[in-house]
Amino acid sequence: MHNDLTLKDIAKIANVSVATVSRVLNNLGGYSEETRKKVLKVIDEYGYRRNAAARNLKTKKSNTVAVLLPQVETTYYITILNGIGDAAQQNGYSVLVCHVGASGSRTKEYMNVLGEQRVDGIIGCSLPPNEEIDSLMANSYIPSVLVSTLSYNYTIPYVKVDDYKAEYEATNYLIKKGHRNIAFLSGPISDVVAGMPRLQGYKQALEDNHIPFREELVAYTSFSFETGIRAFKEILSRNVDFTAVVACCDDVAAATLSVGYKQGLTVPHDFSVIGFDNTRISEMTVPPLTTIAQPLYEMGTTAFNMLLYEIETGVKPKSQIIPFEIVERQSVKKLR
Amino acid sequence: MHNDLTLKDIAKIANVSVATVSRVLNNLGGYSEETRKKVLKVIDEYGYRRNAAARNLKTKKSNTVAVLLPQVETTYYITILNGIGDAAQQNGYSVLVCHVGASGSRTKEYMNVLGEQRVDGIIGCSLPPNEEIDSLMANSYIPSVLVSTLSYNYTIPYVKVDDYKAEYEATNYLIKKGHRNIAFLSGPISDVVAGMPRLQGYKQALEDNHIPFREELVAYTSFSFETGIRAFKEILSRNVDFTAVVACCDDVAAATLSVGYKQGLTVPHDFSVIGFDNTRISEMTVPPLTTIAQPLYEMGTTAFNMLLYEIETGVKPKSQIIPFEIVERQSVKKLR
DNA sequence: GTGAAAGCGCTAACAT
DNA sequence: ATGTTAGCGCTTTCAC
Repeated sequence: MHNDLTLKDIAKIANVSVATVSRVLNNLGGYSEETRKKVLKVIDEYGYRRNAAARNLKTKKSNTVAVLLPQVETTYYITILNGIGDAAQQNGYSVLVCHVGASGSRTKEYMNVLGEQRVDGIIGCSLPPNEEIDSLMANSYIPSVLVSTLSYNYTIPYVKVDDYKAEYEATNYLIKKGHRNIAFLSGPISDVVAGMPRLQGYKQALEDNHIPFREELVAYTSFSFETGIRAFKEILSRNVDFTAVVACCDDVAAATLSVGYKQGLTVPHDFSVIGFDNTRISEMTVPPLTTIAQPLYEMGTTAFNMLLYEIETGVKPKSQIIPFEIVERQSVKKLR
Repeated sequence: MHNDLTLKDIAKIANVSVATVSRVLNNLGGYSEETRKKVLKVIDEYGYRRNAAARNLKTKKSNTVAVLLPQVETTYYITILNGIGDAAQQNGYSVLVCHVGASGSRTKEYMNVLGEQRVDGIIGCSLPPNEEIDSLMANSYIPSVLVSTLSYNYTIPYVKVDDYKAEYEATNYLIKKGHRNIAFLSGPISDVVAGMPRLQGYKQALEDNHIPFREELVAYTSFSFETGIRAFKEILSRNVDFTAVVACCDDVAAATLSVGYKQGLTVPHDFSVIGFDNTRISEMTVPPLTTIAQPLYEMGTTAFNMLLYEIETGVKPKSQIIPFEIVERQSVKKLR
């Protein structure tokens, strides 16, 4: 058992009042150097841990933020989470993680406990665009921000990359390398944040370069390796010519490598691929993937700082579009 | 603003005492069905969220557990975290994540806040074996368990695989496939949980099969892809013959694929590899990796349940050695 | 079956 | 510079 002295105990031992002990503990001033030393000495000798519950109750602040994560296994989320965690720790906040399920189905249950805990803020991390989740967050009266996703129906501030522009640039990059028959492994079109916009970016890049869009060069995935496999096989089965593929994420790009390999197609010799996200996997494949890099860690710290801003000032932060960049590795070949 | 009525408010509106409201809220019985309905109706109509801080203060329970994670980007940790999170949610617990840094250097700071928060328990997740961290946990008087690691100097219960046996079997598997010149990409020998034991398992398997151990066939990594690259290049540079390599983790196994590729060596044609962990990467490489599967998700749920047992009964749970299995994919060739 | 009241350990307003 | 005190919102013992 921990001894668990209270403020009162310390005060008694040090022969001062609880108010004084509280003052020195919180560096509020209004005490002599002498009493400060005395109090600190007692605490040091007898041991003392402040009681967060009592403090929270009184101050109506929990110094805790929650992060809502879909239950998906990619390094994507840990990198963001690392960023959030570091920023939180620097500012004296704790972070509660809530795995709301791949489709966010457990969000409602979690929102209840977050309400009871009086978390100071909520970060929704790359959640699937979903009217219900958004409304739950928006109506919780708890400061909230979104990372790597956004809400169309509610004004929840977000940090994200411009998905449309990113995929436009990815496609354009391939075109500049001499490719014209470019396949696209898309996310779900129903996904208004990373599905549709990226498809649109791809299409627009084609159009701006006077390359006709061809339906048979696109197939759909749900951003997973498995669905990537299926989608790429589908394209291959259509027997259309292509020299490059733009994939909606790194896992899907990796999938093209796998199915390509089984069919005797090697990258970038037989076709080129560009991924999206720059997750750890993109360095680890053979060949390593050229990809659109999202600054995941910074997105995490930025999200936390935006949230902190709202918590402290009460004013909703502005959303931020954060720059992406193309990191060139070895999955794209220049065509002459 | 949320209206935030208190128990007292509800009591007043419902014309009962706070005690009664508290009773119905906690299903304690001792009230008529009629009053129960009345109270619930008021709550439903006016809205009410219980205040966790007040409750925690009174009950001296936070219904929160903390997970200590090294700051490393592998799907390994998310899978365990998913398991912990699900088990926690099912039992009405929240989970706090603490990124203690790759070497655990931030553990001390975190232990302070966890003490103040009065978390009910702590799960140390695959932390580097480290006397200081262990002593911090053991002396915190907070129920603690370890996942995928253990402590030699303190009796903290753990859930893990038998690393020695697992690597013994991995090596043996290769031998049974006809390999005799087997390289080993080890973790640090200073790592007494996943470094030394795995090396020992490898050695013993060799010995039991009358294959002499050769120093020049082993190189050291710190379980990362990057150090895996370096270590495998080192082995290659020694110009010793080998037909297979056992890697201390999947990331290191993936590294052999990458350097092999650059040197024109393909797997499993030119050499075979077996990984460790069965993380997502093992399915995504070309070829996919044969590996030792740790049941990561179950290890997470088990860890939580062990912790819950100690929280509820006050008795330290027994440590558990959880079974691993070899999952065969395509990185190992049978030699005739 | 229901209520009154005492605290849990702290902060902060007020007094001195 | 320091102390007194009234709560924060809840649970729980004890009366009735």
